[in-house]
Amino acid sequence: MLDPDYFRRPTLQVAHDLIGKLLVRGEPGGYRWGRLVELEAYLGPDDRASHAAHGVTARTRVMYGPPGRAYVYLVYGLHHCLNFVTCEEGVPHAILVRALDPGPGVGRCAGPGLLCRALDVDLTMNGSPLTPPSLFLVDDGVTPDQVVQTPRIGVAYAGAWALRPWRFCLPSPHLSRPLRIGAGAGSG
DNA sequence: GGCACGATTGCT
DNA sequence: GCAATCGTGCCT
Repeated sequence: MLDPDYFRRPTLQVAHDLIGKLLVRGEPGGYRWGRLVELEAYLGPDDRASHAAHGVTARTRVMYGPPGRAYVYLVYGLHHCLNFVTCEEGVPHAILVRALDPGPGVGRCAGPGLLCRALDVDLTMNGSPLTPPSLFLVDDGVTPDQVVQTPRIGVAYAGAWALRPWRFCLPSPHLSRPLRIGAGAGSG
């Protein structure tokens, strides 16, 4: 399992390193999981695409807390989105989980809303530590061939910040949006 | 108290 | 292309 201190590092480094790790959801019925193939880093408060761009509010309070916790919010009144809080306490950084390669019996996870539906993640998990048994991360030793970075999805309102290549992907048929040839730079 | 809009998704 | 649907942030 990835220790909470794993998240207490520079956010872009954490996002890169998390690609390929397993996200595990534990419930009374058993465990379900998927492999992280698409993540986005949000580096508030300077990052205009971040919810923390307007400082501490009731919603963003979790991002200002200790790293290694879940930040869950509702978008469009319909869908939940799951984030991991990163960096030092007091720095409102977070990593949005956008897609998983689904494990056994797990439904479609190509998109932040679908993923939360597939793993039964909702607002009740906001602020929860990323530790067993409910929600945690595991390194199964499988190293990604490459990590591709592209601009983030759905943040055009953020102006120049929308152009930052802070979406991290492992090439997969389960991405929320396909990678375009020539987009981003491979590494790792 | 009221209003505009959103880190999305699925149907036309 | 667009409706669904409601919490949040910001204004009065």
